[in-house]
Amino acid sequence: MGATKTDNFTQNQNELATFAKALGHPARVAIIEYLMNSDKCITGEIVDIIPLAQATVSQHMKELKQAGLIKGNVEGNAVCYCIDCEKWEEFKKMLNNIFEKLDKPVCC
Amino acid sequence: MGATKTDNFTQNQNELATFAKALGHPARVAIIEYLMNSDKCITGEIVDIIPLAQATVSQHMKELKQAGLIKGNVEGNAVCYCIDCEKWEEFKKMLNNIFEKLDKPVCC
DNA sequence: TTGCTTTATTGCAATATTACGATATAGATT
DNA sequence: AATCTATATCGTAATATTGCAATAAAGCAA
Repeated sequence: MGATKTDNFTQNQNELATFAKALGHPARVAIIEYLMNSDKCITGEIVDIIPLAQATVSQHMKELKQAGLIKGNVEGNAVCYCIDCEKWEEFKKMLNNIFEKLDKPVCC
Repeated sequence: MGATKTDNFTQNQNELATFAKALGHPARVAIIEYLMNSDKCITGEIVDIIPLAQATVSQHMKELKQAGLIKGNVEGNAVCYCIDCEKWEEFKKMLNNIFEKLDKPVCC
């Protein structure tokens, strides 16, 4: 097939998978790291930072935006991209629910 | 193309992306949740839990194993799968490095 | 208006992923 | 040995992802 059977899973599982999938590419990790480290919103600098063609970077931005991990405000000529902190808090919470279990003594 | 250009990114970025990608499917999220919640290693129960064909589940297990998130020990007839805690700690650390930045005041 | 800059979109090719039935393999059971 | 049980693998089909060049769109500057 090729299409994920999302119907069979909980909304939570699907949402966590969506976040994780969006982060599942080194270019997108790099973009997120860059956005997290900058204290201002960033536009075309990302194209200079990521060693991929502009069209490819734009596509990665789109995927991050669709997953909800970043926001993009049009600002005159350019677009101001930034972290969507609320979504990241949600992501963090979901992952912490999983990480919690690691503290249990039984870990084979 | 279709193949990710891993050469262009740091080892850290690639590793985080690999972990995230492995978690980027609801079935694999469900498998991890199940393994995290059980106090014993699990074998074929996963096939009963996940609403997908046995072959498909086996494939997902393989991907989780390849990413390093789970371990599988052959135990007689069956295979005992379990969380690879060390890898998960590594995953957790990498994500916390990113989550840390969320506390900064500037978040547009 | 004409061109420049920035970003998005389109079209395309290569490769990867998802899913399943059928089959293989390997240990357990009778 | 014959059979059952549990997993893995193979083959195949459908769809998704990655990447780029070329082009479009939208605002800015001259």
